[in-house]
Amino acid sequence: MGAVKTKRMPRAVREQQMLDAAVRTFGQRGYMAASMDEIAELAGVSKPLVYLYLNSKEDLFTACIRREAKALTEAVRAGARPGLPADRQLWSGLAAFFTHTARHPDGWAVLHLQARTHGEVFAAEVAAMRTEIVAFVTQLILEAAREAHRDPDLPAREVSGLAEALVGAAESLADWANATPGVTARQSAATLMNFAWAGLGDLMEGRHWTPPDDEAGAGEAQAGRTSPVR
Amino acid sequence: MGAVKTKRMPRAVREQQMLDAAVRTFGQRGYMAASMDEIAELAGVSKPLVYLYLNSKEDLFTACIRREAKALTEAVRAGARPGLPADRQLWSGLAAFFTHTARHPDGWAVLHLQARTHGEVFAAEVAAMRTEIVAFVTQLILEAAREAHRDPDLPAREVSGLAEALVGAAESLADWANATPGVTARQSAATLMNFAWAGLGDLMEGRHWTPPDDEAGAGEAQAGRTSPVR
Amino acid sequence: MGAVKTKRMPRAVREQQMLDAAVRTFGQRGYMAASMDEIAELAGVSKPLVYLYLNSKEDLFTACIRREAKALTEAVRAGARPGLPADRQLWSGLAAFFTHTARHPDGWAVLHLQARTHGEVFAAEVAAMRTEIVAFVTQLILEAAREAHRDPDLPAREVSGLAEALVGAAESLADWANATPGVTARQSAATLMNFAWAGLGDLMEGRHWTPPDDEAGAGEAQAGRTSPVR
Amino acid sequence: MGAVKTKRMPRAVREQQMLDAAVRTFGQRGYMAASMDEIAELAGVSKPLVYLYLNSKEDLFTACIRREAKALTEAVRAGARPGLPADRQLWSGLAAFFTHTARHPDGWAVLHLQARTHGEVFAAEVAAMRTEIVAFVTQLILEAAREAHRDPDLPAREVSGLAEALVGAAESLADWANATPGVTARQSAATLMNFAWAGLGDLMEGRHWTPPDDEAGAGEAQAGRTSPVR
DNA sequence: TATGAATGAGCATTCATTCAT
DNA sequence: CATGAATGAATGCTCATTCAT
Repeated sequence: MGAVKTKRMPRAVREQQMLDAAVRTFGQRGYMAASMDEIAELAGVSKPLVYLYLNSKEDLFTACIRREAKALTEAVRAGARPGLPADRQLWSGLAAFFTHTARHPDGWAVLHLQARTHGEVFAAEVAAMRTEIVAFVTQLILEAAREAHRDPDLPAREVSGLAEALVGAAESLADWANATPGVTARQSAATLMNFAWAGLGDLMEGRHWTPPDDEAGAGEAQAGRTSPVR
Repeated sequence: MGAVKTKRMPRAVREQQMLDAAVRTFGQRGYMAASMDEIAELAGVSKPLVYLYLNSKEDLFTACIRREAKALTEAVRAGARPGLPADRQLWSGLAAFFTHTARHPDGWAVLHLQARTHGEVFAAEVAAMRTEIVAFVTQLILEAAREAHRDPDLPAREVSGLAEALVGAAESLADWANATPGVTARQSAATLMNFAWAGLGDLMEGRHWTPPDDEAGAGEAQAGRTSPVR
Repeated sequence: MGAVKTKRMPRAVREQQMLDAAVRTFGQRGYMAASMDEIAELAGVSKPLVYLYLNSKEDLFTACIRREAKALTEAVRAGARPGLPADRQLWSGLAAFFTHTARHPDGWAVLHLQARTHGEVFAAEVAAMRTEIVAFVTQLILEAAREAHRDPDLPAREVSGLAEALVGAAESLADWANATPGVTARQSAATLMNFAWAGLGDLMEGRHWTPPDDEAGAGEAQAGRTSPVR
Repeated sequence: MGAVKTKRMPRAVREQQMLDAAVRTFGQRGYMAASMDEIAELAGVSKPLVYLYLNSKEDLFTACIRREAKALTEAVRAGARPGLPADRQLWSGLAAFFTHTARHPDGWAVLHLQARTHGEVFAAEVAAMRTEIVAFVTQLILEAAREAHRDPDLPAREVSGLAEALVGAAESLADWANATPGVTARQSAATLMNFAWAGLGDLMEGRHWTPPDDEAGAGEAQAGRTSPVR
């Protein structure tokens, strides 16, 4: 039993308890496998009350996504203290991100795993949050370049791609960190900063890498497939 | 209707048809939302036959995961031709990866989205594949460093972290590419190689980035949460 | 919102508001589909108050039936002014009936459709009213016959049957008039009086119709029925 | 338990059993109060089978309406043997009608009570049947007039009205007969024929009845109503 | 007098799974 | 080899009804 079964509390409080229970259940069981019964019981209330306050499973899930998305973005923004140099902001923002995802694994699962696998509506909700974060990171990168007296007008497209890759890597790392015991948020952040700053290039001689233009490349080994792939 | 309803075919063939139908259905609907009815119909067989050959929904899903995992790893290994220099191998391996995920979006969805969201058993199955790929990439990175005459005995832990980050970024990019029309596998591979080789470091002056040892860090703004996070 | 939400009104008034809302809701949605929530909202009060005043959904429905039955019988009795000759009384009674059912379609629906379809208890309530009206009509018929100097001691059973048929026809016509826009109460009453006075007999030569005593008659074509009918 | 629980029967048979059970349950409990559970049990099958064959409660109800409507119209048409004089046809048609409604009270309840009280869709289904019957009766009346050498081109509108009234009266009488034990179908038919042929006019002197043009008429005694009637 | 908070019980519907043929 | 027939067990959702204030 999750919350102590206290009777008669104001609606706002009960609603948060329900969202807590829902995030946890959705995060662990998945959207479909989570039953409203289980959520209600975990919240310490009866099912009709859940419906009275949150309307439907879909609405409940959406409410979870919104709450968790807001919490995550706020955590990241709060982590990246505006006063610092941009690279430090990036670092602390990432640290805050990993800290948050580690502290709220279910919330993170809801956002990163569940919301993306159960319908466009939910996916869109998360996509909005992601876009916001990518924009934020892009800005930080540009600022950092400026502070480093590097050419500020380098292709914006390029920078966006890097930001996209960085965020993607961060998300993957968050999953991996949550699945691997003993990895701290600072470690994750450091790994990612290292990768982003120096990358593999540092291990090699050349600074740049350019794709060869050869290629026929993608011969496919069709393991046992009998019908056209799609 | 997926496959043409032909009677009396050898078991192996029928089984592949079922797996085709299953991968497609699981990939598009999700594990739970996919019904055995739909899969059977898409495969052009009766439901009992699906059970006769594949036992249960769980087993069917596992079979899907295994087949798709095998196909993906083989595609990557086949892409990275052993004769080439390691960095070229990495490049072509990545290209093969993106090609494969683009050609088999449902298979990729099964592996990357569905299998990880519906129980430890399935997740473990995919984790095994991932571990294998990470190991492969790690090896390639080490080799590349050696070929570049760089210190080969740099901390193995570090290299693993980089490989992990690289693979994570690749996965994210594959999702993103599948969701964004007009992005080719080569483009994805190039973006990632660029990121990995030059990264942001190129935009800044300093080659390395080292975490500050300060702290204060991770203060959490607990937005409305009422119960302990877990 | 039906009634304006005014606070603190005497019980009797509140009760009537509730009954108004209930009749309307029951009439439109049907007994079962009508929810106490909807009724309470339409009445502009909270649900517990409805229960405080009317006890239960059943009691509320019964109260509706009683009020509407009383209103209808009173309307009919008031319509048939006692001073007039009996046929004129019959006519004006019918006119009053059709006027009332047209002005209170929900009340009529409650009485004629809903009350009869949801349990013996409610049906009995309406049956009582019907009996009263049939008796009233029987009396009028007898009186009319007397006034016409016709044999007053014709079989009472017979007259009852005619009254029954007359009332039944009136009920059907009320339904039909409510469902057909543009039909006035006077028209309905005229149609019925014509039917009752002249009927089809007028179209034929013979005044009387007597059933043949032959017959094996009712052979049943049991279309697809498999079990005994009851 | 309704049908003997025999396993494994062909679909068509099972479907009829289900319809039998459904008509009975709908007729007795009403559309909304009837539960699919009860119907399934009465049919001697499990609920999923009912859904497999009949799709939904709505579809099941519609199927009931259609089957019973067809059975009723066929019974009436079969009762009115085409060879006889029209008045005899009318008589025997009515007798068949009352016989059928008496033998299938639940089917009649479904058609006359339930279908008309639960949504336009169902009501429309029944309205179609009614229209057909009214047309049939209209035709019989015209034919009877012709056979009686009476003016055949009397206002068609008038005749339609009479047919409408006749059918309405028949419906009411069927209800009444079903609710009153000991009333035979022949009695009901005779009562109605008498009413239709001779009517009240026979009890009075005048053959015709014409409405007075007076008025004052529709004064309403508003018993306790507080809000505008609609 | 009046209500916000809360629930037990039930209902339509679906699904993975299994026989009997 | 292959399937039509059938079901146990949930699941999302609603509703009449009641406390505690």
